[in-house]
Amino acid sequence: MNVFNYFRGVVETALDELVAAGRLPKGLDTAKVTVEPPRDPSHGDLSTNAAMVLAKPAGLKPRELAEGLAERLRGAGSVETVEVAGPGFINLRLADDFWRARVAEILRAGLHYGRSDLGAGQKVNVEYVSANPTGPLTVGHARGAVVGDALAGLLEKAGFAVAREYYINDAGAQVDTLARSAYLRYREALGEEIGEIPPGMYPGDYLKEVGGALAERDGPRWLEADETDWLPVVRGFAIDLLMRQVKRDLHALGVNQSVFTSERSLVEAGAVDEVMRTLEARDLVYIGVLEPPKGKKPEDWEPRPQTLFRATAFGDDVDRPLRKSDGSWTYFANDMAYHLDKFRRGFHRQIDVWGADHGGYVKRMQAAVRALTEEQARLEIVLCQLVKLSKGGIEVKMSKRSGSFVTLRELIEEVGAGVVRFVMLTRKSDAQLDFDLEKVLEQSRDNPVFYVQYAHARCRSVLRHAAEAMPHLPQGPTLAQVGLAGLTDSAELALIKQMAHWPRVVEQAAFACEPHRVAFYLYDLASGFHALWTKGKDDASLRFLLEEDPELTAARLALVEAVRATIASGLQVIGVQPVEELR
RNA sequence: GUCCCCGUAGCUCAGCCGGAUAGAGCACAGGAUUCCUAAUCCUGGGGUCGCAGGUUCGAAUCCUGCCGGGGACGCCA
Repeated sequence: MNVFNYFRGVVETALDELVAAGRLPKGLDTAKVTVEPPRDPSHGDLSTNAAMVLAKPAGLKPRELAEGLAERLRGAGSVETVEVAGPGFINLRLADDFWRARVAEILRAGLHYGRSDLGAGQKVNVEYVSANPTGPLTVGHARGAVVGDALAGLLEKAGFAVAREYYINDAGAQVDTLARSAYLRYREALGEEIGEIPPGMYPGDYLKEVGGALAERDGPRWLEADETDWLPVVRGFAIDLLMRQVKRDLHALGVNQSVFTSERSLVEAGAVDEVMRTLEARDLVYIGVLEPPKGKKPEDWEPRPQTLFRATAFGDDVDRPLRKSDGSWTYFANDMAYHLDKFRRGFHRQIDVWGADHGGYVKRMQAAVRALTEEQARLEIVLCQLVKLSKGGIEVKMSKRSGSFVTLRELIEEVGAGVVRFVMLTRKSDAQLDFDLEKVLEQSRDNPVFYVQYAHARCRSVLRHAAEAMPHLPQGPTLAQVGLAGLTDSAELALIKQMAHWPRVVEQAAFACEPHRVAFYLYDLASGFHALWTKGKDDASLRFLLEEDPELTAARLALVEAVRATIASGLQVIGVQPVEELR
């Protein structure tokens, strides 16, 4: 149950009653009415702005409306007290039994706790990583991979039907360069002395494996061949091999996209031609000359007629080229085809996760989707800022040219997939993130991964001790049946209320496409649990395990298991495995 | 020149489809350990929410302008 949504319904009902009684006019728009937890807990459990929002359209004073509404709410189930405060807030305090019932509910739901039907099964496509298949994934790709995957998990939790996709950029000049670079390594593998890798080629050692594998499969047959003959073969071979490694590395991070769409096969299947026909039919393509870009001018700029998409008709700043001067399609034209393809597959809502350096392409791609789908599809874009890698406070320099970049695989081997995933979500995605290889392994409150995992491990520890010391007590799911009336301490109730926020966090984070909120919520929940734990140090009557009071102990075990389940539910959303103990 | 993102405590950052006295961690000062893991917890000081206007019953949050930092700007992907 989402407590806040539930009581919003209660407020709506009370408003309807006031309308029926002639104390409010009919047809009021209640869209802006909210029921939220007040920032200050002393104001109560729930707070609504209904009276302030509706006062003006109803022609009443806020306090006056609030009093009338409060009167109705006093009769509602589980409501203990109702107070009107400040400019017209209505603060509700709920019965302790209502909150205790949440514990049983959480235990029944287990890992599913927090699931929402906000999405109502609507199809959403989340596309992320989509790195060029020209080398291994690096730390730079890790953030997009985690943010995209966690967002997908979050939307699933919120009731959307999510598809996770990867767009393979296997067309264009970069993969030709890859082919030529791999061909050098192929000759090298067959005993040729290739010397320095020429500028403009990919220098990385990882291509030796590609060259070696090709030599093994095909032998020397391409040595004397023309480039036009060997290039497509080498290119296809290299892309296949590198994509296998990309998938392997993503798998190690717990990222497993179900659809991989090849740019090249889309183009070869004529998808771009279809885009052109669609645009031409709507008069959205023309031949024109663009203004030179202001600021930094390319040295070889010259005005030139081009095939342009009328992007300005859909909110972009300038019209965008679709064809290169050699007649081939621009990347943008191909990408339009891909997004149209997603629409054809039934995705009216699409989310792309991009690096912040692609920020300049947001408007044009959104314009393209609007144009191609006649406004039936919506494209949202989540931008991810850079990750600054350091070790013990000293920056780790990364340069692709010198080959001294840290690969995703190395990162996972060094700190573990769970740590990588959690830490990548400790900042909102459009803010720069510092990733310190030493700090993320530290066992202190300063390290959120540890802090949250420690809370989970502590819950497990209590439950293990209970099973040993008081084996006759219920364990696991049967805890949902125990009497909870013994949970009366303010810290216990506060923790339950915190857990009751989880369904709300899921909905709000999903609505905002901000998976980092899950990590922040888990940190807060862990903090609440650690606080309760230590309270039992000061006051022995608050300890979880009391051998002389099995009934109360059972209630507290239920609470501990609920905390554990909520943490596990949150970690599952962001794809992190909860730990049983810390060593 | 145009567009996008950012500017909140000494430091790192939450909070932003408007809501009551703006939060957390670190750092700093003090305190809690026969105990279910002190790997934790509690208390305290610390703020012109970049600046100036506007909308509103109410603005860190929305709008406009400016200042400062970053990024992008025809045939790279």
